[in-house]
Amino acid sequence: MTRRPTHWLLKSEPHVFSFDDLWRAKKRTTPWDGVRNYQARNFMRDSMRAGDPILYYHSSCDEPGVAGLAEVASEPYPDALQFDADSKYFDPKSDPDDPRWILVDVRAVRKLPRPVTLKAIKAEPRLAKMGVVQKGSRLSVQPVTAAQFRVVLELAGVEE
DNA sequence: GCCAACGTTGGC
DNA sequence: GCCAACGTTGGC
Repeated sequence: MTRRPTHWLLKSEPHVFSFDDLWRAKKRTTPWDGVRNYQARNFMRDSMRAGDPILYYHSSCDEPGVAGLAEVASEPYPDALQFDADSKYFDPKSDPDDPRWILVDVRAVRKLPRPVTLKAIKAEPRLAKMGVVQKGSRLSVQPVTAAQFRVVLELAGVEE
């Protein structure tokens, strides 16, 4: 029996939208819009459910790594930007009756006592199979196992 | 800024 | 359906 993944890692470029930006957002929540990759969309549409825990990962910055904890804050629903002609994420080929791009809301849950850098992840044998350390992995929405999630919390100094 | 790895597009 | 060209990602 295949069970759906329940733990996640989301990438964001901090100079575009950092964990602190999410923390300061209204209700600490934002729609995870602008994802235009089918694999990432499929995870949001088919597997993510409200309450799933998320590692919020900063990429393309001085110190890449997990910057905070978040959670899925809605069920999946269509990304409004795909129908906004003024948005860079406008998709003229998306049919309003059958939207192509589906997202979930994301809510910041807690800051970490210390961030878990990519360097630290690479140095931790128990995280050798995490997506972010696989060569060429560019997926911005990806599952992590519950065990990997726990190890990251441990490295972050989170007491359970 | 470089560049390898990857995804998407479009001609055929 | 193939695959070259192109655009993007993301660590370094």
